[in-house]
This record gives sequence, structure tokens and C-alpha cells, in this order.
Amino acid sequence: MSQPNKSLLLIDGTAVAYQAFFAIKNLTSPEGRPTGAIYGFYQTLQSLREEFQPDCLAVVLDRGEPVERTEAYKEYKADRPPTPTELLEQFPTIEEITTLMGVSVLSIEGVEADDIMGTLAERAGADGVQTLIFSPDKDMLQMVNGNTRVIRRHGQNTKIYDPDAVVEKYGCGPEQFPDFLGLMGDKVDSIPGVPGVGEKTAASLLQKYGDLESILSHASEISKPKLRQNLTEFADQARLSKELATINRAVDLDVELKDLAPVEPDWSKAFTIFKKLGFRTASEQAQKNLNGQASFDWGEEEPQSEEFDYQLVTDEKALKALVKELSSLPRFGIDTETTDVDPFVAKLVGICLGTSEGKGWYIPVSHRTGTNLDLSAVQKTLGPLLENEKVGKLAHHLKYDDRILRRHGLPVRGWEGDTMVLAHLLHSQEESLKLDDLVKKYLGRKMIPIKDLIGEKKSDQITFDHVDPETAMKYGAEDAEATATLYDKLESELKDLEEVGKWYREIEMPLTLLIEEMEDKGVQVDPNILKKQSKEVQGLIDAARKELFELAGREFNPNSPKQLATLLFDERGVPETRNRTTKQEVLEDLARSGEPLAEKVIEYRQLTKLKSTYLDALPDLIKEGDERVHTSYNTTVANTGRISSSNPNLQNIPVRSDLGRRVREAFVAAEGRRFIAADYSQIELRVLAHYSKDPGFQKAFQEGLDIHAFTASEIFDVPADQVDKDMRRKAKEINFGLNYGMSSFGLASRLNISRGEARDYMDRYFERYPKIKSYFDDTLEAAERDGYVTTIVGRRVEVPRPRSRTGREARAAINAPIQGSASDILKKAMVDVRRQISERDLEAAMVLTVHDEIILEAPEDELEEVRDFLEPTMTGAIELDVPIEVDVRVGRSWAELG
DNA sequence: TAGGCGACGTAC
DNA sequence: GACGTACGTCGCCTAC
Repeated sequence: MSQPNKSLLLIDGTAVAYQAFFAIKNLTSPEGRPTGAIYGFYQTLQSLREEFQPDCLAVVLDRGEPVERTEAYKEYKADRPPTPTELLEQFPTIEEITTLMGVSVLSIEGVEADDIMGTLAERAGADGVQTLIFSPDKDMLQMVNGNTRVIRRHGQNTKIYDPDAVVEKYGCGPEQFPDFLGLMGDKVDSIPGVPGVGEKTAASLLQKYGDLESILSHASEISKPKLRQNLTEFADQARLSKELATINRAVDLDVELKDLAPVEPDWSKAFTIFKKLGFRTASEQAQKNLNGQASFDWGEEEPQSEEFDYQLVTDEKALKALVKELSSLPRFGIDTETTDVDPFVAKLVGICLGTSEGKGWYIPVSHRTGTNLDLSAVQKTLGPLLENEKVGKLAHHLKYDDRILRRHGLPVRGWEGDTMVLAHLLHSQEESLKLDDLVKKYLGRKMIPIKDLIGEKKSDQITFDHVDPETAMKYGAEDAEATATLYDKLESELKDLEEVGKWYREIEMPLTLLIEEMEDKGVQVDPNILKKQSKEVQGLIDAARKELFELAGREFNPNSPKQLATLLFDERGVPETRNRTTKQEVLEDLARSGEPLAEKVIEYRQLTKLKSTYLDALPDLIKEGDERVHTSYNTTVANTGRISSSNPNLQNIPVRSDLGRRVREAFVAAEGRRFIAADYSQIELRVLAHYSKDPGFQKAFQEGLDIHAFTASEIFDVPADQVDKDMRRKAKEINFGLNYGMSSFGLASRLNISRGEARDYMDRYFERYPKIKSYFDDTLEAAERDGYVTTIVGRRVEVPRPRSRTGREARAAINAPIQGSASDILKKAMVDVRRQISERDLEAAMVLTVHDEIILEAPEDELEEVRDFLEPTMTGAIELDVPIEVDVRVGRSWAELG
């Protein structure tokens, strides 16, 4: 397909960084790290974009040793001095900045940037794309033709080489350049050439004979004796030199032109980096762009103009009139003003009500100054309206307001919408879900900032009851009114998204209330068990600590990556693998290679982690009075739609190690009750089987086989009964890794095998399950095209557009529909299970949910009934092409459910 | 001293 | 660095 209007700019990033490094010697960041190459590179990148305004561009980097040319000629680039460390360490930042600027980075292990650029230029040229190559390397001039030009800079002068310019400068055409370099050699790249042949001689020989082979075959005709002799004697060296100087235009590159269109820079992250590097102008620029990006002009207008009608309600008569007015509406917005962010301790200060017509009211109930309405009067007059489920209620983060109101004798029924939940559902990557930010973005309005009322800094903030009611009204009424108005706006987006609207109304909204219930219910935790375990673990920590200090010969903090790195790499002379990191994986390698310290540090870290994160932290979160822990579940955090848990996070309580698993012993069912847990078996792999429609993969599930063993028999090509444990373990890693877009390198390091072996496994995997591969390709295409992928219920998960087929964004895009759909299935199941509980009028209640699992607490005499409906309800939540399986277990403690 | 951030480690 | 999604703790550093 011809793309006559497009232009492509390719930048030799390695060369740019090299030149900048030597040109800008004394630039360092505030931390003292060298930044000259980064700075020069960034300036060059920006100025080239500015000057040439390409439709597409890429920064191409060398990576690793050049394999092909070194194999052909071992001296190739051999006598170059090694790249200085101070330069090497700048490359990761250069890559990062390029990416943040929305520009693709291309590099392939063992392949030179020249060849990547040559291949791209060749392909683009064939499509009629005007290509510019920014490279100081003479080699690149051979790419010059009608569509491709090379840009070089000498000091301030920028010169663009078209074919004529090449001839003019060197006396031979671009197509003769490999021959030209083959003759004269290239000092920089250690290309030998022919002794005694320089630029002038090479050019004149080429003018006379056309190419290298003709020159060599006519060598005997040459009059100068020394030249004649050298051309004969060094003929092969000349041929080799030409080969070395020839750019490979057929590199195996999985990149298309459209992948190289720049995307919007991430100015926010860029700002942070520039700041850290000490680039003042660049960071100011980034900040400017950031502001410009976030705020399409809301002008200077006063926040609250005449179109809004906000009122203070301070007597019962006015309240009655308000209730009457609101009762006739289909719905209205509610917000509460309180004294604390914690809805379990906050005192109600005032109630805000509002409509999308621009009306808002504020009912003060416990301000320290001014007139309040008695809470009892509010309960009497407003209460019935709040409980009338025929009138819909809207809030931003309704869980909070619902709790506050309920705790103050004002239970709400008829919750119809939550702007936070809806905003996240529609825009999973929304930068901020704060009401004022959403209002700014979707309504173009600036709201009164809360800090204007109660102060900015936590330490000298006042509580809301100290604000006078009149001021509070302006702020509060706006909150409720803006919530209602924003809701209308967001809801209108659902018009074209039928499935999403249905999902929102039928699942997300009921789930929000269900989760509130679950949080309120909490789960009983026995602090004595935790305290006992904490003591035991402290004993183990003390012992490990002592041994560590003996091994090290001094005291240090094993939990400090910095101190540990100093000890290992500086004092003990352990070879630095990558960047002085001391993470477990590295320590395991060290332990294997006989570093006794490493093993102990692993042990020490595991123990202190267990103690500080779980054993010692959990007791503090047990609520007095009910002896239970009330986590917060959040449905508006995870991009994929998963529910997350915090304060405490009950979704990462240990289970894999024996010692860690014992934490679960402290989670106990209440007297006379049992836990009953149900978890989906291999739900993500089943979703993958469903989506990919791969017959082999589906067959395994349809026949109820062990998917990992089945996969092992496929990739190792052995009958099912000959699959051993190790084969199954490997297949399991591949099955899981695949979900996450794992590379052969990742698999190799997980399995501790060679990269080649890992690649073989993966190749065979995709051979056996070919449709999985094509499903991944389709997903990537959708992500690139739409910027979102879709889950099984039609929900959109926004993903950063993948810039390559293997990068971080690509992996996220591959995983998103799988993780997202698994999450849909669980959420649907939770709502269905809750309905069953209601319909059957059971006391059983959900207490925990962990991504593919629901745990209920039920009276003993309900266990049988719960067990009977739980499994079919969960397997039937959403239908897949393959069967869904659920395991159900019963126990007195969470540990017993394992 | 409070708070932000990176490194690390736990879960699915 | 190389596997996606979360959250909490610690050490370390900076701003106050």
C-alpha cells in the first residue's frame, strides 16, 4: 500500500548519545550522576522533531555485541575502546525519556542500529514514504535514494544528503558506498579496506570501473605498481570489508510504519524525571505542557455563577418544602459533610442535596456556629424520602455517605448511581476519580476546593464543623448538585454502550452495596494466635540475625538494599549482576553459587516480612467491640476491573509457604459458624481457552483433564501417563506465564533453564495451541487500534497503546481481557450468590473475596444448603465455551480451607 | 518530624 | 530488564 504523504524519521540514538557524551562532559544531576548524554540526546530529539515534523519516528539503539559482523570478522569494532560506564548508565534513562516523549525505541539484541534503520528505510521507501535518517555514520549514506535521505550535523550546520549531495561530497553514488568503504576502509569501525587506498583513490577507481568486483578483476591494468599489488594481494580483504560495510536491509523486524506514529507524551512522568536529572528548562517545559494538557480552558470565570441556585435549609418548613420538591423527581444527588475521612468515626455535620438542574441545598446539623437543624427533625422529615426507593439517589463514592447517613439514623434506599464507580467503569484509566477533577474534566467547571474551607496542610486543618454554615452551603450544595450533573453526563455515555450499561446497573451497582455489607460484616481474627506466632517468628529472626552478623563479620541491616549491596558487592567482592539489586532472585543465584550470606538474608527477609506485614499489623486492625477485621474493598482501582483490598489487604495473606500460611489460622469463623469457601479452578486459563477457541486447549477442559499435565504431554510430546512432575511444573509455568505475555527470557529465568530451551518450549506451545497465538495477535491489534480491549461482558478496559508487540504495554493488553473477564465472572457470581442468600433468607454472609474465590461465614445448620447452591451458582454465573469448575471447602479457620 | 518514593515481597 | 493486577512495609531522602 502506497503512503505518499507520510514521512518517517529514524534516529541513531546510540550515536547521538555518544557524541553528546563527549561533547557535554561536565553535566551531572543533583545526585551527582552524569547526564550529558541524556541531555544532548533529549535536545537533539526535540530539535529534530521540531525541524522535520515527521509523521512517524523511531529512536534506534544498538544492543549487545553485533553478532553477524563479528562472526564474519572478529576484529570488527574490536579495537574500539570500551564504552565508558558513565555513558552506559545513561542509556536506560535515554530509553525511558524517549518512550515518555511518545516515541518508539527500537533495538534488537545483537543487531546493529544501522541494520534496523536500513531495513526500515528500505521498507518505507518501497511504500513511497519519505524517510530521513539521522546518523553520523558514513555507512548510512548507502541508503540514500529518491525516497530516503540522511541527515548529518557538523556543529551547527545540518546537512541533508540526497543522491546528488552524496556524489558531490564523496565522488561516488550511494549505491557504490559499500564498495567505496570496502576499498578505503573505515577506521571507526575497524573495517580494514585496502592498504594505500583512501577516499580519493577509491572514488576515482569506482568512477572508472563502477564497482569493487570490476576493479579487482581489472587490477592488473592499473598503472601504479604499489596500488596494483595491494589490490591483488588484499582482494579478499576488500571483499570482506565491503561485506562489513553493507547494511543489512532484511532484518527480521516485527514493526510496521503505523507502530511508529508518535503518541501523546507523558508530561507528568517526564516532569518527574527532568526534575530528578536537574534539567531546569526541560522540566519547566514539561510542566507547562502538563498544565496545558490537563486543562482545556475553563477561563477565568467565577466558580459559581448565576446559573446555580444553592440554598441553606435551616428550618423545618423549608426542609418540608424541599422534601416535597425532591419527592417528585426521579432522582437527586446526595453528599455528606463530616468531621473525618473514616465513615465509622466521622460525625455528620451537614447533608447536601442537589439536582442536575443546577439546584442545591445544604442542611446543617452540627456546625459549631450558626443555625443547625436538629438531627431528629431531619430524620423525621428527610428520612422517609431517603428510604423511598422510588426516588433514586446518586452520590460520589456512595459507600461513604451511605454509612454516615445510616450511622446517624438516616438509612438510604434506592441508590441508583455512583459517579466514582461509573467513571471508572467507563474510563478505567481515568487519571483521577476525585469529584472535583471529574467535574473539571467532564463538565468544564472548577469547584470550590475543600482546602479553602478547612485548610491545606493536614497538621493545621480544622474539622468541617468549624466552618460556618453559610460558607459550608456554597461548598456542600455544589458537591451534591455537581454529582447529579456529572452523573447525567457520564450516564449519557452509556447510551451507545448497551452491554456496559446493563453490566453497570445489574452488577456494579448491586456489587457496590454488597461490598459495603461485606466490609461492615468483617471477619473474625484472633489476636492471640497472631501474638503467639509473632513471638515465635521473633525468635527465628533473632537467630537469623545473629548468624548473619557472624557471617558478615559486622552488623548491618539486611532489610536495607543499600547496606546489603555495599556488603555484598563492595566488601565481599561478589560480582555485580545487574545494577546492584539485591532481590530474592539474585540472592538465590548467589546462594547457589555458594554465598552463605545470601541464603540467610532470604530467610531473614521472609521472617521480618511475615512479622511486620501480617503478624504485627493485623491485630491493630481488629475493631474493638466485634473482634473482627473490616477491610476496604475497592472496585475503582484496578484497571482490569478486579476488586482490590486494603486496610488490611486481605488478598495477599500468605498461602504458599508453610510458615506464612499459618497466619490464616488466626482468621476464625464465629462461634457456631463455619467458613465455606468456593474458588474457581484455573479460571483465567479457561477464559483464554474460551476466547482463543483453540481446539486443543479447549479439549483439555472439556474432557476435565489436568490442564498442566495435558500441556506437558503436548509440548514434550509424551503420552499423558508419562508426564512426570518436572514436565508438569514446566508446563504450568508456561501456562501461567502466557497469560502475562511472558517472553522466552522470562520463562528461562523462572525455570532456571537456558534461553534456547525456553524458546523451544514456547515454540512448541504455540505449535500445539496455534489459535492462542492468533488470539494474542488479535488482542494486540484491538489495543493498538482502539486503546482499549473488551471483556466477556462487553466491558471496556482501557490500555496504553502498545508500541511494540513485546513491550510492557503489549503484555498488559494481552492480560487485560483475560484478567478482566475472570473478574467479571467473579463479580457476577458474588451478586448471584448474594441474591440466593436473600431469597433463601439465610444468615450466611460473604466475608472475603480474593479474585477467584468467595468465602462465606455460615451457621452450621446452613452449611448444607449453602454448599448446594454455591457451586452451581458460581459455575453458572457466566457461560464459557468450556466448562467452569468450582471447588468448595468448609472449615473453622481460613487455614483449614487450604 | 512528616511525607514521598523506590525497592521489595505477598497474593491471584 | 526480561510476567499481568494489586497493597503494605521498610529504608532513605527531602521539605518543613
